[in-house]
Amino acid sequence: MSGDVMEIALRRGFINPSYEIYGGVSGFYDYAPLGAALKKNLEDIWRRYFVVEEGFFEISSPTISPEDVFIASGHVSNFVDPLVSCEKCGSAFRADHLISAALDIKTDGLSFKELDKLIREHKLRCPDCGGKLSEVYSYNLMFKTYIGPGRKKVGYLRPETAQGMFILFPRLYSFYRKKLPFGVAQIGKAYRNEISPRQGLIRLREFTQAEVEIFIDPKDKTHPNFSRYAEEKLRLLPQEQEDVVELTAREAVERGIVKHEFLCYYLVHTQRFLLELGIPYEKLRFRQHLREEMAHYAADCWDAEVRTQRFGWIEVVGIADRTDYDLKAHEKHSGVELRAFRQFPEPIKRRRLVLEPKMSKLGPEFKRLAGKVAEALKELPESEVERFAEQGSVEISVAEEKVTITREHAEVKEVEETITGEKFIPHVIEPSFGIDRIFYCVLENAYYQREGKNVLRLSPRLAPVKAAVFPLLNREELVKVAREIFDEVKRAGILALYDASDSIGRRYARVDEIGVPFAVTIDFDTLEDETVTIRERDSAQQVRVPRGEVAEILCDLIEGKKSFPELLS
RNA sequence: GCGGGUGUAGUCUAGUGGCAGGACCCGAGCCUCCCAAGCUCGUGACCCGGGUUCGAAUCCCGGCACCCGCACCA
Repeated sequence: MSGDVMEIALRRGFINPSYEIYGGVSGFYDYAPLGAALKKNLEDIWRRYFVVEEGFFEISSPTISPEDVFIASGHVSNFVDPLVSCEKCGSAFRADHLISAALDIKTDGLSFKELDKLIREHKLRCPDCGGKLSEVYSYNLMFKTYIGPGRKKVGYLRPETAQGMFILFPRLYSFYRKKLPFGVAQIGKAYRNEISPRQGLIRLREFTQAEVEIFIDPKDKTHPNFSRYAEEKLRLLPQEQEDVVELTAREAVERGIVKHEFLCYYLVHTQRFLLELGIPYEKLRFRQHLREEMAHYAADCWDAEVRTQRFGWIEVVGIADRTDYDLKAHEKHSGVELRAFRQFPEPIKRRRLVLEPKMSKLGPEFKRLAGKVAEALKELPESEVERFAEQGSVEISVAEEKVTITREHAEVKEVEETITGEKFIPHVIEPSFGIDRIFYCVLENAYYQREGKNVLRLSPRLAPVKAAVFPLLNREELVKVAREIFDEVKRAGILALYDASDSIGRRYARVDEIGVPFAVTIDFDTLEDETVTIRERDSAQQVRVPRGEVAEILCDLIEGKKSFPELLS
């Protein structure tokens, strides 16, 4: 029963619907005490994989951006749905889809007014019931706000953390000492004003993303550490295919199923991360996006999907080759160069013809345009320069005006230049994680029942509470020692709970239900020989250890330096 | 956003117009020498707002939330 794990999550303080005392708002959840701790641990494990191990750094950018950012990224225009609803039956439709289906025309790029006009002109009716259709209205999934007083400066809550990293490219490029590839990571909140969020943590209006943007040279999509993962198996569901195929990373790339090593490296890396969280290999697959479902920026995209009992296959990670889409868009919109430099193995020497503008002529004749004319002349392709050399004139357009340039204005010169390299816009590989969804999958997979009792089989690293300290009985002499040990454990940095109420069995059951991996029990032997027992959650087995070493042993167990079976022998 | 269903303690639930009950959980105490034992006592709820009625958890209307289906999820 998968419902049970959500019941525990609610009852034991992992998550709860937000704003309950005011009736609740769908699409928002609080991480309650244990949930917040678990989420933090999950994020820390993510950091191990995608920041520390990869040699990347993490940044944190604002959640509110001026609209320029999302005009450039395409979210202002592409993140909008033109909707119409039927005034009779109430069904809502995408206006553009409805028109293109009914009239068999393309609706790409039409404005809302144009869509509206088409509906009126052709007297389109509701395809369901034939009722009258409302006006076309827009629905943008971004939350809009205003920056500062007044309504002049429009801002949006970011719908993804990615843009914050793209727009930092020049700074990051120099931070990484102008060498590609490099990656930058961010864990943070993102916001989408979903029309109707459902399914609890699976579709939230405010959610946590963990994203990495790796900037690479598009001419080299090999990965330096690919060989390390080449023989790892992946369950792949390629485009237009019904069934999962199991291939090694090497086979997937060699057969061209996954486009290149870089993408494939991150499929494997992502898989290793999800396995560490306790998600079983058989419940994992990578599904390639279909051409038509690919986001407006992506060249290739694979989703890591996890099979859940409650929701079926759900997407938890998207691993996309975003190409140069974003940097290109921001370069165009901002006017700031967002490029890297690629040095040639050997400098190229060559002679070539260039036009040298004569400013003394250009200035008086073209006045304000003169500067732009000169710039255009310098950038004229060599073939054009050659024609100019032959014909003595060329027509160029500057600031939407056509001007004719003759020998008076510019002189053809032959120069020898040494080209040491070239500039280019990097491509971006982006693994993007839905932390809330992964959180759900972790809980669902950790949950099982043992003799009718609930247990969360969370790894020590994930578990929100690492240890519990119990006196066997609620007796003064045991309580005193137990309290001392509890303090020692906490001072060692271990998040622990103390409990002396009810029977020892009940206390074990209580902590099993919230996934506490280890319980230290102080009994009457402790008073004799200064030893205590450590009980491991999953096996329910116990080992006796000197009380002075408890904190240290727990640390080793939690960090995985020692395993419990080792301790037993 | 549309249609259908549901909303009673922390959780699960009984209650179909007449004093809102139970189980588990939780708290205090007793008991208890290792896996949800027992006993005593205790805290705690009708989603919100309006209407009908002498009287509403119950009937009606509106809102909110959740579940299912449709649409949406670049």
